[in-house]
Amino acid sequence: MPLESGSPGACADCPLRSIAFYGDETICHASELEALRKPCRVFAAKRTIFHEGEAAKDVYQVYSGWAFRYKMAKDGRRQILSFLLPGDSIGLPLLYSERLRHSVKALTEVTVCVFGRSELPDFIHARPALAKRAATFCANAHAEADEQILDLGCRNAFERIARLIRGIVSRLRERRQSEGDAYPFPLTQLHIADATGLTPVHVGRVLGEMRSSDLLSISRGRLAIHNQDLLQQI
Amino acid sequence: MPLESGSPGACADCPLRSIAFYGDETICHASELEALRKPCRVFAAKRTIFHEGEAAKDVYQVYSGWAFRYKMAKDGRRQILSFLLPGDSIGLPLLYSERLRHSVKALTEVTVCVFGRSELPDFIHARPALAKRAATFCANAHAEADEQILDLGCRNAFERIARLIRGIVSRLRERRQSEGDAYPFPLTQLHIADATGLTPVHVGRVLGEMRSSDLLSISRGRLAIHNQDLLQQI
DNA sequence: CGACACCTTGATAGTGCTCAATCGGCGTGG
DNA sequence: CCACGCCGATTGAGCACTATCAAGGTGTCG
Repeated sequence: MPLESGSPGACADCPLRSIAFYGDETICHASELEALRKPCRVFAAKRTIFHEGEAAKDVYQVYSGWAFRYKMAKDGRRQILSFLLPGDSIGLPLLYSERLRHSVKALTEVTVCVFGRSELPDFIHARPALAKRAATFCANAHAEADEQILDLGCRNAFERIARLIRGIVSRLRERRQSEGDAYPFPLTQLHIADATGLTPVHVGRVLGEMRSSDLLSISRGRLAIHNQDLLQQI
Repeated sequence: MPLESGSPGACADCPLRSIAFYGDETICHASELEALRKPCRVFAAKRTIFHEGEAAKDVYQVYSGWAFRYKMAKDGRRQILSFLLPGDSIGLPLLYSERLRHSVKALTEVTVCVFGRSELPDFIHARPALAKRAATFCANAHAEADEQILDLGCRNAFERIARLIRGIVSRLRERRQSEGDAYPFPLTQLHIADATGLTPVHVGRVLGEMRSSDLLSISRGRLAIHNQDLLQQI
Protein backbone atom coordinates (compact mmCIF):
# COMPACT_ATOMS: atom_id res chain seq x y z
CA MET A 1 0.00 0.00 0.00
CA PRO A 2 2.26 2.79 -1.15
CA LEU A 3 1.30 6.11 0.29
CA GLU A 4 2.51 9.40 -1.05
CA SER A 5 2.69 12.41 1.15
CA GLY A 6 0.21 15.22 0.99
CA SER A 7 -1.01 17.94 3.23
CA PRO A 8 -2.79 16.79 6.35
CA GLY A 9 -5.64 19.05 5.37
CA ALA A 10 -6.18 17.18 2.12
CA CYS A 11 -8.33 14.23 2.94
CA ALA A 12 -7.73 12.10 -0.10
CA ASP A 13 -4.04 11.95 0.63
CA CYS A 14 -4.27 10.99 4.21
CA PRO A 15 -7.00 9.79 6.48
CA LEU A 16 -7.61 6.07 6.49
CA ARG A 17 -6.76 6.31 2.86
CA SER A 18 -5.28 2.87 2.88
CA ILE A 19 -8.63 1.53 3.95
CA ALA A 20 -10.78 3.65 1.71
CA PHE A 21 -8.81 2.96 -1.42
CA TYR A 22 -7.59 -0.30 -2.77
CA GLY A 23 -5.30 -0.11 -5.72
CA ASP A 24 -7.21 1.86 -8.30
CA GLU A 25 -10.57 0.94 -6.92
CA THR A 26 -12.38 3.56 -4.90
CA ILE A 27 -14.45 2.01 -2.18
CA CYS A 28 -15.66 5.21 -0.65
CA HIS A 29 -15.81 8.80 -1.80
CA ALA A 30 -13.27 11.17 -0.44
CA SER A 31 -15.93 13.68 0.43
CA GLU A 32 -17.71 11.19 2.65
CA LEU A 33 -14.57 10.49 4.59
CA GLU A 34 -13.74 14.15 4.74
CA ALA A 35 -16.99 14.79 6.57
CA LEU A 36 -15.89 12.40 9.30
CA ARG A 37 -12.53 13.94 9.89
CA LYS A 38 -11.73 16.13 12.83
CA PRO A 39 -8.80 18.54 12.90
CA CYS A 40 -5.37 16.95 12.87
CA ARG A 41 -3.48 16.53 16.08
CA VAL A 42 0.24 16.68 16.84
CA PHE A 43 1.96 14.69 19.57
CA ALA A 44 5.41 15.60 20.83
CA ALA A 45 8.12 12.96 20.75
CA LYS A 46 7.91 10.53 23.70
CA ARG A 47 4.36 11.54 24.45
CA THR A 48 1.95 8.69 25.15
CA ILE A 49 -0.88 8.63 22.62
CA PHE A 50 -2.96 5.84 24.10
CA HIS A 51 -2.76 4.18 27.51
CA GLU A 52 -3.55 0.49 27.63
CA GLY A 53 -7.09 -0.15 28.79
CA GLU A 54 -8.21 3.43 28.43
CA ALA A 55 -11.47 4.14 26.63
CA ALA A 56 -10.34 6.03 23.56
CA LYS A 57 -12.42 8.69 21.88
CA ASP A 58 -10.67 8.72 18.53
CA VAL A 59 -8.97 6.60 15.94
CA TYR A 60 -5.88 8.04 14.30
CA GLN A 61 -3.85 7.59 11.22
CA VAL A 62 -0.22 8.59 11.19
CA TYR A 63 0.36 11.41 8.80
CA SER A 64 4.01 12.04 9.61
CA GLY A 65 6.49 10.86 12.23
CA TRP A 66 6.92 7.49 13.91
CA ALA A 67 5.16 5.86 16.84
CA PHE A 68 5.07 2.43 18.43
CA ARG A 69 2.63 0.09 20.11
CA TYR A 70 3.76 -1.51 23.36
CA LYS A 71 2.72 -3.27 26.53
CA MET A 72 4.22 -3.19 30.00
CA ALA A 73 4.89 -6.28 32.10
CA LYS A 74 4.15 -6.07 35.79
CA ASP A 75 7.85 -5.95 36.63
CA GLY A 76 8.21 -2.76 34.62
CA ARG A 77 9.69 -4.23 31.47
CA ARG A 78 8.39 -2.88 28.22
CA GLN A 79 7.65 -4.92 25.12
CA ILE A 80 7.32 -3.05 21.85
CA LEU A 81 4.79 -4.80 19.63
CA SER A 82 5.27 -2.88 16.42
CA PHE A 83 6.39 0.40 14.99
CA LEU A 84 3.91 2.70 13.28
CA LEU A 85 5.02 4.61 10.22
CA PRO A 86 3.28 7.27 8.14
CA GLY A 87 0.14 5.75 6.67
CA ASP A 88 -0.39 3.26 9.49
CA SER A 89 -3.50 3.57 11.58
CA ILE A 90 -3.42 3.87 15.35
CA GLY A 91 -6.13 2.14 17.30
CA LEU A 92 -7.91 0.33 14.49
CA PRO A 93 -9.13 -2.30 16.99
CA LEU A 94 -11.31 0.49 18.37
CA LEU A 95 -13.61 -0.35 15.47
CA TYR A 96 -14.42 -3.56 17.32
CA SER A 97 -13.88 -2.80 20.96
CA GLU A 98 -14.14 0.19 23.20
CA ARG A 99 -10.75 -0.28 24.76
CA LEU A 100 -7.29 -0.88 23.40
CA ARG A 101 -5.23 -3.67 24.90
CA HIS A 102 -1.94 -1.96 24.26
CA SER A 103 -0.42 1.49 24.66
CA VAL A 104 0.90 3.72 21.90
CA LYS A 105 3.68 6.25 22.20
CA ALA A 106 5.15 8.80 19.86
CA LEU A 107 8.74 8.04 18.89
CA THR A 108 9.34 11.29 17.03
CA GLU A 109 6.94 14.16 16.82
CA VAL A 110 3.84 12.68 15.20
CA THR A 111 1.06 14.31 13.24
CA VAL A 112 -2.11 12.28 13.00
CA CYS A 113 -5.43 12.48 11.22
CA VAL A 114 -8.34 12.14 13.61
CA PHE A 115 -11.59 10.20 13.31
CA GLY A 116 -14.21 10.08 16.00
CA ARG A 117 -14.72 6.72 17.57
CA SER A 118 -18.40 7.50 17.90
CA GLU A 119 -18.92 7.90 14.15
CA LEU A 120 -16.22 5.94 12.36
CA PRO A 121 -17.30 2.40 13.28
CA ASP A 122 -20.87 2.96 12.11
CA PHE A 123 -19.64 4.63 8.97
CA ILE A 124 -17.39 1.72 8.15
CA HIS A 125 -19.72 -1.08 9.12
CA ALA A 126 -22.54 0.43 7.08
CA ARG A 127 -20.39 -0.10 3.97
CA PRO A 128 -19.64 -3.80 3.44
CA ALA A 129 -16.68 -3.27 1.15
CA LEU A 130 -15.10 -0.86 3.62
CA ALA A 131 -15.84 -3.14 6.55
CA LYS A 132 -14.20 -6.05 4.82
CA ARG A 133 -11.19 -3.99 4.02
CA ALA A 134 -10.81 -2.80 7.58
CA ALA A 135 -11.03 -6.40 8.77
CA THR A 136 -8.41 -7.39 6.24
CA PHE A 137 -6.09 -4.88 7.83
CA CYS A 138 -6.66 -6.49 11.20
CA ALA A 139 -5.99 -9.92 9.78
CA ASN A 140 -2.74 -8.69 8.23
CA ALA A 141 -1.68 -7.09 11.48
CA HIS A 142 -2.34 -10.39 13.20
CA ALA A 143 -0.22 -12.24 10.66
CA GLU A 144 2.61 -9.82 11.36
CA ALA A 145 2.27 -10.42 15.07
CA ASP A 146 2.60 -14.15 14.36
CA GLU A 147 5.78 -13.38 12.45
CA GLN A 148 7.15 -11.61 15.47
CA ILE A 149 6.25 -14.51 17.73
CA LEU A 150 8.33 -16.67 15.42
CA ASP A 151 11.22 -14.25 15.68
CA LEU A 152 11.13 -14.06 19.45
CA GLY A 153 10.68 -17.78 19.93
CA CYS A 154 13.17 -19.15 17.43
CA ARG A 155 15.91 -16.66 16.64
CA ASN A 156 18.99 -15.35 18.31
CA ALA A 157 19.89 -11.75 19.00
CA PHE A 158 21.64 -11.15 15.70
CA GLU A 159 18.78 -12.50 13.64
CA ARG A 160 16.11 -10.68 15.61
CA ILE A 161 17.80 -7.34 15.21
CA ALA A 162 18.55 -7.91 11.55
CA ARG A 163 14.96 -8.89 10.84
CA LEU A 164 13.53 -5.98 12.78
CA ILE A 165 15.61 -3.57 10.76
CA ARG A 166 14.88 -5.35 7.51
CA GLY A 167 11.15 -5.13 8.22
CA ILE A 168 11.26 -1.43 8.92
CA VAL A 169 13.44 -0.78 5.90
CA SER A 170 11.13 -2.61 3.56
CA ARG A 171 8.17 -0.61 4.84
CA LEU A 172 10.11 2.61 4.42
CA ARG A 173 10.85 1.65 0.85
CA GLU A 174 7.22 0.84 0.11
CA ARG A 175 6.40 4.30 1.34
CA ARG A 176 9.25 5.78 -0.65
CA GLN A 177 10.91 7.30 2.38
CA SER A 178 14.35 6.05 1.51
CA GLU A 179 17.24 7.85 -0.13
CA GLY A 180 19.47 5.27 -1.73
CA ASP A 181 20.66 2.96 1.02
CA ALA A 182 20.21 5.55 3.74
CA TYR A 183 17.07 5.75 5.81
CA PRO A 184 15.70 7.92 8.59
CA PHE A 185 15.92 5.84 11.74
CA PRO A 186 14.85 7.44 15.00
CA LEU A 187 15.02 4.26 17.14
CA THR A 188 17.49 4.19 20.01
CA GLN A 189 19.12 0.98 21.15
CA LEU A 190 16.58 0.89 23.96
CA HIS A 191 13.74 0.75 21.44
CA ILE A 192 15.42 -2.04 19.53
CA ALA A 193 16.00 -3.87 22.80
CA ASP A 194 12.38 -3.57 23.88
CA ALA A 195 11.16 -4.73 20.49
CA THR A 196 13.44 -7.76 20.32
CA GLY A 197 13.30 -8.82 23.96
CA LEU A 198 17.00 -8.10 24.51
CA THR A 199 19.03 -5.78 26.72
CA PRO A 200 20.14 -2.38 25.43
CA VAL A 201 23.76 -3.32 26.18
CA HIS A 202 23.54 -6.49 24.19
CA VAL A 203 21.84 -4.68 21.32
CA GLY A 204 24.74 -2.28 21.33
CA ARG A 205 27.21 -5.14 21.07
CA VAL A 206 25.36 -6.79 18.19
CA LEU A 207 25.01 -3.49 16.37
CA GLY A 208 28.74 -3.02 16.81
CA GLU A 209 29.30 -6.44 15.28
CA MET A 210 27.10 -5.53 12.34
CA ARG A 211 29.01 -2.34 11.83
CA SER A 212 32.42 -3.96 11.93
CA SER A 213 31.32 -6.75 9.60
CA ASP A 214 30.13 -4.02 7.25
CA LEU A 215 26.50 -5.10 7.20
CA LEU A 216 24.88 -1.87 8.31
CA SER A 217 25.43 1.06 10.62
CA ILE A 218 23.24 3.36 12.63
CA SER A 219 24.28 6.78 13.79
CA ARG A 220 22.63 10.01 14.67
CA GLY A 221 19.15 8.93 13.65
CA ARG A 222 20.16 7.55 10.30
CA LEU A 223 20.53 3.98 9.12
CA ALA A 224 22.93 3.02 6.35
CA ILE A 225 22.81 -0.41 4.77
CA HIS A 226 26.13 -1.56 3.36
CA ASN A 227 25.29 -5.11 2.40
CA GLN A 228 21.72 -5.32 1.21
CA ASP A 229 22.01 -8.91 -0.02
CA LEU A 230 23.36 -10.30 3.22
CA LEU A 231 20.60 -8.58 5.17
CA GLN A 232 17.95 -10.17 2.98
CA GLN A 233 19.33 -13.65 3.56
CA ILE A 234 18.94 -13.52 7.32
CA MET B 1 -18.02 -17.27 24.63
CA PRO B 2 -19.08 -20.44 26.40
CA LEU B 3 -19.83 -23.30 24.10
CA GLU B 4 -21.64 -26.43 25.09
CA SER B 5 -21.16 -29.63 23.22
CA GLY B 6 -23.74 -31.00 20.86
CA SER B 7 -23.80 -33.36 17.98
CA PRO B 8 -21.71 -32.30 15.01
CA GLY B 9 -24.75 -32.82 12.87
CA ALA B 10 -26.71 -30.23 14.78
CA CYS B 11 -25.79 -26.91 13.33
CA ALA B 12 -26.90 -24.61 16.11
CA ASP B 13 -24.55 -26.24 18.54
CA CYS B 14 -21.50 -26.07 16.47
CA PRO B 15 -20.52 -24.37 13.26
CA LEU B 16 -19.23 -20.90 13.63
CA ARG B 17 -21.74 -20.66 16.38
CA SER B 18 -19.56 -18.30 18.30
CA ILE B 19 -19.74 -15.92 15.40
CA ALA B 20 -23.40 -16.35 14.62
CA PHE B 21 -24.53 -15.88 18.20
CA TYR B 22 -23.60 -13.29 20.68
CA GLY B 23 -24.88 -13.75 24.17
CA ASP B 24 -28.60 -14.07 23.75
CA GLU B 25 -28.71 -12.15 20.56
CA THR B 26 -29.13 -14.12 17.38
CA ILE B 27 -27.37 -12.48 14.51
CA CYS B 28 -28.14 -15.07 11.92
CA HIS B 29 -30.64 -17.88 11.65
CA ALA B 30 -29.40 -21.36 12.27
CA SER B 31 -31.11 -22.62 9.15
CA GLU B 32 -29.16 -20.18 7.01
CA LEU B 33 -25.87 -21.34 8.44
CA GLU B 34 -26.92 -24.96 8.17
CA ALA B 35 -27.36 -24.55 4.44
CA LEU B 36 -23.72 -23.52 4.18
CA ARG B 37 -22.32 -26.47 6.06
CA LYS B 38 -20.62 -29.37 4.44
CA PRO B 39 -20.25 -32.75 6.10
CA CYS B 40 -17.97 -32.81 9.13
CA ARG B 41 -14.42 -33.98 8.77
CA VAL B 42 -12.14 -35.89 11.13
CA PHE B 43 -8.37 -35.52 11.28
CA ALA B 44 -6.19 -38.09 12.99
CA ALA B 45 -3.84 -36.93 15.72
CA LYS B 46 -0.62 -35.37 14.35
CA ARG B 47 -2.15 -34.90 10.93
CA THR B 48 -1.51 -31.53 9.30
CA ILE B 49 -4.77 -29.70 8.64
CA PHE B 50 -3.39 -26.69 6.77
CA HIS B 51 0.03 -26.11 5.27
CA GLU B 52 1.35 -22.56 5.42
CA GLY B 53 0.85 -20.74 2.13
CA GLU B 54 -1.48 -23.33 0.67
CA ALA B 55 -4.72 -22.13 -0.94
CA ALA B 56 -7.37 -23.56 1.34
CA LYS B 57 -10.80 -24.62 0.15
CA ASP B 58 -12.56 -24.64 3.49
CA VAL B 59 -12.84 -22.93 6.84
CA TYR B 60 -13.26 -25.15 9.88
CA GLN B 61 -14.47 -24.91 13.38
CA VAL B 62 -13.23 -27.36 15.98
CA TYR B 63 -16.02 -29.53 17.21
CA SER B 64 -13.94 -31.83 19.40
CA GLY B 65 -10.26 -32.45 19.99
CA TRP B 66 -7.30 -30.07 20.10
CA ALA B 67 -5.17 -28.56 17.35
CA PHE B 68 -2.51 -25.89 17.10
CA ARG B 69 -1.35 -23.15 14.74
CA TYR B 70 2.38 -23.00 14.02
CA LYS B 71 5.09 -21.73 11.72
CA MET B 72 8.43 -23.24 10.79
CA ALA B 73 11.68 -21.29 10.77
CA LYS B 74 14.10 -21.99 7.94
CA ASP B 75 16.43 -23.87 10.26
CA GLY B 76 13.68 -26.37 11.02
CA ARG B 77 12.58 -25.01 14.37
CA ARG B 78 8.88 -24.88 15.00
CA GLN B 79 7.03 -22.09 16.74
CA ILE B 80 3.55 -22.83 18.01
CA LEU B 81 1.41 -19.71 17.78
CA SER B 82 -1.68 -20.87 19.64
CA PHE B 83 -3.66 -23.90 20.62
CA LEU B 84 -7.13 -24.46 19.21
CA LEU B 85 -9.79 -25.92 21.48
CA PRO B 86 -13.36 -27.01 20.79
CA GLY B 87 -15.32 -24.00 19.60
CA ASP B 88 -12.31 -22.24 18.06
CA SER B 89 -12.30 -21.65 14.35
CA ILE B 90 -9.50 -22.80 12.10
CA GLY B 91 -8.54 -20.57 9.23
CA LEU B 92 -10.75 -17.58 9.94
CA PRO B 93 -8.26 -15.32 8.09
CA LEU B 94 -9.44 -17.13 4.96
CA LEU B 95 -12.39 -14.75 5.12
CA TYR B 96 -9.97 -12.02 4.09
CA SER B 97 -7.24 -13.74 2.18
CA GLU B 98 -6.91 -16.74 -0.04
CA ARG B 99 -3.92 -18.15 1.75
CA LEU B 100 -3.08 -18.79 5.36
CA ARG B 101 0.24 -17.58 6.69
CA HIS B 102 0.57 -20.37 9.21
CA SER B 103 0.12 -24.12 9.37
CA VAL B 104 -2.35 -25.99 11.53
CA LYS B 105 -1.89 -29.46 12.93
CA ALA B 106 -4.12 -31.82 14.90
CA LEU B 107 -2.84 -32.47 18.41
CA THR B 108 -5.38 -35.15 19.25
CA GLU B 109 -7.92 -36.58 16.87
CA VAL B 110 -9.98 -33.58 15.79
CA THR B 111 -13.51 -33.37 14.43
CA VAL B 112 -14.31 -30.17 12.60
CA CYS B 113 -17.32 -28.52 11.06
CA VAL B 114 -16.69 -27.52 7.48
CA PHE B 115 -17.64 -24.35 5.59
CA GLY B 116 -16.76 -23.73 1.98
CA ARG B 117 -14.34 -20.93 1.42
CA SER B 118 -16.16 -20.11 -1.80
CA GLU B 119 -19.46 -19.37 -0.06
CA LEU B 120 -18.72 -18.44 3.54
CA PRO B 121 -17.01 -15.08 2.97
CA ASP B 122 -19.83 -13.77 0.79
CA PHE B 123 -22.38 -15.05 3.24
CA ILE B 124 -20.71 -13.29 6.11
CA HIS B 125 -19.86 -10.05 4.38
CA ALA B 126 -23.41 -9.71 3.10
CA ARG B 127 -24.56 -9.46 6.73
CA PRO B 128 -23.03 -6.44 8.45
CA ALA B 129 -23.60 -7.67 11.99
CA LEU B 130 -22.00 -11.00 11.17
CA ALA B 131 -19.13 -9.34 9.37
CA LYS B 132 -18.43 -7.11 12.32
CA ARG B 133 -18.49 -10.04 14.65
CA ALA B 134 -16.09 -12.03 12.54
CA ALA B 135 -13.73 -9.06 12.47
CA THR B 136 -14.03 -8.77 16.23
CA PHE B 137 -12.80 -12.32 16.47
CA CYS B 138 -9.77 -11.42 14.39
CA ALA B 139 -9.07 -8.39 16.53
CA ASN B 140 -9.24 -10.51 19.68
CA ALA B 141 -6.93 -13.10 18.20
CA HIS B 142 -4.52 -10.30 17.40
CA ALA B 143 -4.67 -9.04 20.97
CA GLU B 144 -3.84 -12.51 22.19
CA ALA B 145 -0.89 -12.68 19.84
CA ASP B 146 0.32 -9.41 21.35
CA GLU B 147 0.02 -11.02 24.78
CA GLN B 148 2.24 -13.84 23.62
CA ILE B 149 4.80 -11.42 22.23
CA LEU B 150 4.93 -9.89 25.70
CA ASP B 151 5.45 -13.33 27.23
CA LEU B 152 8.23 -14.31 24.87
CA GLY B 153 9.99 -10.97 25.06
CA CYS B 154 9.83 -10.27 28.78
CA ARG B 155 9.44 -13.43 30.78
CA ASN B 156 11.62 -16.32 31.88
CA ALA B 157 11.01 -20.01 31.38
CA PHE B 158 9.04 -20.52 34.55
CA GLU B 159 6.67 -17.64 33.88
CA ARG B 160 6.17 -18.53 30.23
CA ILE B 161 5.20 -22.08 31.02
CA ALA B 162 2.97 -21.06 33.90
CA ARG B 163 1.16 -18.51 31.77
CA LEU B 164 0.74 -20.88 28.85
CA ILE B 165 -0.89 -23.42 31.13
CA ARG B 166 -2.96 -20.81 32.90
CA GLY B 167 -4.26 -19.55 29.55
CA ILE B 168 -5.26 -23.00 28.41
CA VAL B 169 -6.85 -23.80 31.73
CA SER B 170 -8.96 -20.68 31.74
CA ARG B 171 -10.20 -21.45 28.27
CA LEU B 172 -11.01 -25.00 29.30
CA ARG B 173 -12.99 -23.66 32.19
CA GLU B 174 -14.93 -21.22 30.02
CA ARG B 175 -15.86 -24.18 27.89
CA ARG B 176 -16.72 -26.28 30.92
CA GLN B 177 -14.23 -28.98 30.08
CA SER B 178 -12.75 -29.18 33.54
CA GLU B 179 -13.44 -31.61 36.35
CA GLY B 180 -12.53 -29.97 39.60
CA ASP B 181 -8.86 -29.05 39.37
CA ALA B 182 -8.08 -31.75 36.83
CA TYR B 183 -8.03 -31.05 33.11
CA PRO B 184 -7.48 -32.99 29.95
CA PHE B 185 -4.04 -31.98 28.70
CA PRO B 186 -2.73 -33.66 25.59
CA LEU B 187 0.36 -31.45 25.12
CA THR B 188 3.76 -33.08 25.33
CA GLN B 189 6.79 -31.25 26.64
CA LEU B 190 7.80 -30.75 23.03
CA HIS B 191 4.60 -28.81 22.35
CA ILE B 192 5.12 -26.66 25.42
CA ALA B 193 8.70 -26.07 24.35
CA ASP B 194 7.72 -25.02 20.83
CA ALA B 195 5.04 -22.70 22.17
CA THR B 196 7.30 -21.00 24.70
CA GLY B 197 10.49 -20.84 22.69
CA LEU B 198 12.34 -23.19 25.05
CA THR B 199 13.99 -26.58 24.79
CA PRO B 200 12.04 -29.72 25.64
CA VAL B 201 14.70 -30.64 28.16
CA HIS B 202 14.44 -27.35 29.93
CA VAL B 203 10.65 -27.52 29.91
CA GLY B 204 10.96 -30.89 31.60
CA ARG B 205 13.14 -29.40 34.32
CA VAL B 206 10.81 -26.49 34.98
CA LEU B 207 7.80 -28.79 35.05
CA GLY B 208 9.67 -30.94 37.56
CA GLU B 209 10.24 -27.82 39.66
CA MET B 210 6.56 -26.99 39.51
CA ARG B 211 5.68 -30.48 40.57
CA SER B 212 8.05 -30.56 43.53
CA SER B 213 6.95 -27.11 44.68
CA ASP B 214 3.41 -28.45 44.54
CA LEU B 215 2.13 -25.93 42.00
CA LEU B 216 0.85 -28.32 39.36
CA SER B 217 1.61 -31.64 37.78
CA ILE B 218 1.13 -33.15 34.36
CA SER B 219 1.03 -36.85 33.72
CA ARG B 220 -0.49 -39.17 31.24
CA GLY B 221 -2.41 -36.52 29.36
CA ARG B 222 -3.92 -34.95 32.42
CA LEU B 223 -3.11 -31.73 34.22
CA ALA B 224 -3.69 -31.30 37.94
CA ILE B 225 -3.49 -27.90 39.56
CA HIS B 226 -2.52 -27.98 43.20
CA ASN B 227 -2.14 -24.31 43.93
CA GLN B 228 -4.62 -22.30 41.92
CA ASP B 229 -3.88 -19.01 43.67
CA LEU B 230 -0.16 -19.13 43.11
CA LEU B 231 -0.69 -19.90 39.45
CA GLN B 232 -2.94 -16.86 39.05
CA GLN B 233 -0.34 -14.57 40.55
CA ILE B 234 2.33 -15.36 37.99
C1' DC C 1 8.76 -58.64 22.85
C1' DG C 2 10.54 -54.95 20.26
C1' DA C 3 9.96 -50.40 18.53
C1' DC C 4 8.93 -46.06 19.42
C1' DA C 5 7.65 -41.87 21.70
C1' DC C 6 8.18 -39.36 25.62
C1' DC C 7 10.20 -38.15 30.00
C1' DT C 8 14.13 -37.74 33.27
C1' DT C 9 18.69 -36.75 34.79
C1' DG C 10 23.59 -35.33 34.47
C1' DA C 11 27.51 -32.75 32.74
C1' DT C 12 29.06 -28.97 30.07
C1' DA C 13 28.86 -24.90 27.22
C1' DG C 14 27.13 -20.65 25.35
C1' DT C 15 24.16 -16.83 24.75
C1' DG C 16 22.65 -12.94 26.64
C1' DC C 17 22.09 -10.47 31.33
C1' DT C 18 23.69 -7.58 35.15
C1' DC C 19 26.40 -4.24 37.15
C1' DA C 20 29.49 -0.62 36.53
C1' DA C 21 32.31 2.84 34.54
C1' DT C 22 33.33 5.91 30.77
C1' DC C 23 32.54 8.75 26.85
C1' DG C 24 30.40 11.66 23.44
C1' DG C 25 26.73 14.72 21.73
C1' DC C 26 23.44 18.03 22.59
C1' DG C 27 20.49 21.32 24.76
C1' DT C 28 20.03 24.53 28.65
C1' DG C 29 21.21 28.13 31.43
C1' DG C 30 24.43 31.12 33.55
C1' DC D 1 30.85 31.23 25.28
C1' DC D 2 31.38 27.81 28.49
C1' DA D 3 29.74 24.68 32.25
C1' DC D 4 26.64 21.55 33.42
C1' DG D 5 23.46 17.83 33.04
C1' DC D 6 21.20 14.42 30.55
C1' DC D 7 20.62 10.89 27.38
C1' DG D 8 22.39 7.46 24.64
C1' DA D 9 26.34 4.57 23.13
C1' DT D 10 30.29 1.83 24.30
C1' DT D 11 33.18 -1.39 26.88
C1' DG D 12 34.58 -4.76 30.47
C1' DA D 13 34.06 -8.47 33.91
C1' DG D 14 31.42 -11.93 35.88
C1' DC D 15 27.37 -14.56 36.16
C1' DA D 16 22.67 -16.69 35.30
C1' DC D 17 19.62 -18.85 32.53
C1' DT D 18 18.88 -21.86 29.07
C1' DA D 19 20.86 -24.82 25.34
C1' DT D 20 23.30 -28.87 23.96
C1' DC D 21 24.80 -33.49 24.16
C1' DA D 22 24.23 -37.89 26.06
C1' DA D 23 22.45 -41.79 28.51
C1' DG D 24 18.92 -44.25 30.66
C1' DG D 25 14.05 -44.93 32.11
C1' DT D 26 9.06 -45.67 31.47
C1' DG D 27 4.91 -46.43 29.10
C1' DT D 28 2.24 -47.82 25.03
C1' DC D 29 1.11 -50.32 21.04
C1' DG D 30 1.40 -53.53 17.39
